[in-house]
Amino acid sequence: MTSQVRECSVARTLDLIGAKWTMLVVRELHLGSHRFDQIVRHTGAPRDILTDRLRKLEANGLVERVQYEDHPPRFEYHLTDLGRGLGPILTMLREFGDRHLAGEDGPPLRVEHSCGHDYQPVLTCRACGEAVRSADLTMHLDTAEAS
Amino acid sequence: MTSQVRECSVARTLDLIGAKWTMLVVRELHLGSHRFDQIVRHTGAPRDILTDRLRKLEANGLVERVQYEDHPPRFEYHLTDLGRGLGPILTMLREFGDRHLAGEDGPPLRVEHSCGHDYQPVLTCRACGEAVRSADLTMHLDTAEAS
DNA sequence: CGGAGTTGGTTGGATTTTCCAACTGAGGTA
DNA sequence: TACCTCAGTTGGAAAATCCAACCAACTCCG
Repeated sequence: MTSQVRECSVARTLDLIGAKWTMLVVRELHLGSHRFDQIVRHTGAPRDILTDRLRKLEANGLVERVQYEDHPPRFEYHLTDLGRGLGPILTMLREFGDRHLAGEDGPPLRVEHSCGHDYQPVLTCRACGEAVRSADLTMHLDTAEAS
Repeated sequence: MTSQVRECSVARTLDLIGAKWTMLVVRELHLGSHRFDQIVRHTGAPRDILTDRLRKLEANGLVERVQYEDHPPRFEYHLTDLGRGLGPILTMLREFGDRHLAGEDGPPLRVEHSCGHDYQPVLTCRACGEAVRSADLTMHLDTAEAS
């Protein structure tokens, strides 16, 4: 009996971004903070941990380390195309927080869509185009439900 | 100068679900595993850690502990309405994994929409209804960009 | 009746990770 | 010369995690 543990896409994604601080780093890169000290200040992450997270993000192809100065050599961090693909995850994290955990003075992070309005994300089904309510979804599992 | 750390909705959400194992537990509850031992088997989480995560999810109102047997007293865990609100986050974690980190034999986790097709999520803008590309988004920050 | 199995944990101790403050090095600025 | 910036690195304490074993209360089987 092979271990029963589900090796699904959720788990694989969390292997990349599930560690503490990682998603806050991704948020900062998304927001335009590309320098080590900026990220430290905006996230509060310990410097050594940040080094570790950036190295791992780079090793996994989500982030690029880019030299922006020669003397002394200095580097910035930028999301790759793959890393930008994390945007929707960030979006839904933000959406949940905005809806349920609003701070006193509203969300400090506003996002505007090119249509001119505040961006409030809605999940729709690619096939039918309808907005998706979780009640409309059915899960199909390979592994046996029981045991 | 107050700490510069961004206390945004992303950070607040991660405070609830950012710890290791937590999202896998939420995945299991979503998939219909409600019992302690099932969750252990399907996630691989250490039992003591799982106890901790379930207690915290309960304390934060995302999960309910429900007695399903009197003698001996036995309990199951169910998502609350608030906890079901994490569905879209799970969805986007899965989507990223499906797209970029596919396992050998395809995603073991299929989701079907009530329209009859496999559910492939698309983010749209509530205001204009269009599918959102990340290039169409503009971030507005309260905290100063510099420093 | 005795023994094994199920369920939902708890416990102790080793290991790993995190945290924090201080330090470094290469250069710029006053 | 003295101080500042930036991107880290280092050492050591503190916290979290992991693991295997244990436990309690019950059921089932023979």
